[in-house]
Amino acid sequence: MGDRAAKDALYAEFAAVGKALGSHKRLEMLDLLAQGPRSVEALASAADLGISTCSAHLQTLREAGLVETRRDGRRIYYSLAADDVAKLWDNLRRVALRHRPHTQLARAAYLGPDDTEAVTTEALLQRIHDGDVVVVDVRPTPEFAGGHLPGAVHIPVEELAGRLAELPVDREIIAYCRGQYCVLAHDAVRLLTMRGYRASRARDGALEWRLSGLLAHDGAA
Amino acid sequence: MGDRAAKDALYAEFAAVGKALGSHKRLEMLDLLAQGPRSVEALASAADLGISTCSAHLQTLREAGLVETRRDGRRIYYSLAADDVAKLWDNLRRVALRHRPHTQLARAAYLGPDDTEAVTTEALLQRIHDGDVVVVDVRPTPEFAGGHLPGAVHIPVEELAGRLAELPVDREIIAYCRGQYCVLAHDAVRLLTMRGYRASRARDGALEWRLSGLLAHDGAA
DNA sequence: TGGTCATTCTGATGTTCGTTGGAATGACAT
DNA sequence: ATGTCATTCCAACGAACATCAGAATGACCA
Repeated sequence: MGDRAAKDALYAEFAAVGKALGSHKRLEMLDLLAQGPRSVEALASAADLGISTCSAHLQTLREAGLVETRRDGRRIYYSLAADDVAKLWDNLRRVALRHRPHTQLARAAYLGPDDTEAVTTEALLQRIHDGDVVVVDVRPTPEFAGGHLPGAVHIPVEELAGRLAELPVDREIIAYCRGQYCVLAHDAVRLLTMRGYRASRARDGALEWRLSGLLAHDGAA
Repeated sequence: MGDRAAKDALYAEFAAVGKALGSHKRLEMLDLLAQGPRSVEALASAADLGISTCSAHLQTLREAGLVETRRDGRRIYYSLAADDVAKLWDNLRRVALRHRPHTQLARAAYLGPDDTEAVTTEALLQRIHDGDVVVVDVRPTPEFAGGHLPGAVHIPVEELAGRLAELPVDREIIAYCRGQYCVLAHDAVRLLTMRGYRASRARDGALEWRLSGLLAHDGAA
């Protein structure tokens, strides 16, 4: 014990996890999986990958211990191995954003100008408690079903334009989505503001809240 | 905004950090740097690397935003960019150990059989408060100077055999080192036990305690 | 039992990465 | 200025990786 070969072997084990985090496509898949289980095909189309490439990436993630599989009928569903993987992913993004100026630029380019002030989770909970806001979850239906903020109204972004009547004009609307790096809430707030609603965006989202146990389930997982 | 190219660019930014974590040598260097600044030469010999290879790895880490440089005389000292990098490293190890059986085996092979029960930080603090233990920091001198547990006695492992007289036979001795994956405290406890002392090992170490603000400094950083 | 379909495996190709010795840089000291 | 010394840059090699189309697998279902 204590010898070089054993030390290299141990660190190579840690590096196997690091390597799995070293591809933008794998990270994108990880981020999707943080919202709930997905089939290979669903992941491939969401991440803009060929089926076999996607499968290969999933093998890498599986060997790294980051994801698990479950068979349902003739489909195989991948999901995160545990919440600590989501935490690791969150951690990675935090470090990248904090220490890499390029990352901040890329974030702005993807999410659009940060015109509306984002509402912190602390402030959001306070205002829900005070009852002066309507909270809207703008993610796709299966993700909402997989866990959402108690009391949130569910309107997927694609349906938002057609369901504006469901929202009050006189109260402030706070939209949230997958997390800090998801476009959905940004898009929703832009749309709502344009139509004359008072809307703002939650800074955090499902990923962050799952890690702090703030999400409620709908029965079916 | 919201288009594929921008999304790819953002995730490529995150992946740049992941890639930096995808080499066992870089992780080893990161672990050393978590204990304090080091010159290129020091890192190269500690990690068993050629100078130019080591320098290349350091460039990778620097571009990923994980480390920073400081010039002192004709030497360049590298150090972690911030504590959140150490946290990320800690997180990575936790995930690897939890989800990869191979990693657990490699850990056992490197650290040796886990014969002595490790003392948790909570229990350690309690027993320090009760005053019934002697705490020994067995890391090299510069690392001790860079921060250590208040009240700890400092005896580097290499000097331990020759300085046994400084330790009491009638009280329990608890040794700690860099962290959960460091051999030093394991070695120290084996030596002490063999010589008839009552000794055990702290489960955590400097890395973990730095993250929770438990370390005291010596004046000179 | 044989067909179907989602997924994985197999090569093959272009790209990136790790490692190396030796040359270039650039701060310091005389 | 000139020499010294730590570090970085350079060029080149082999190894590992991402991607893709197509073949193989193997669980489901009629």
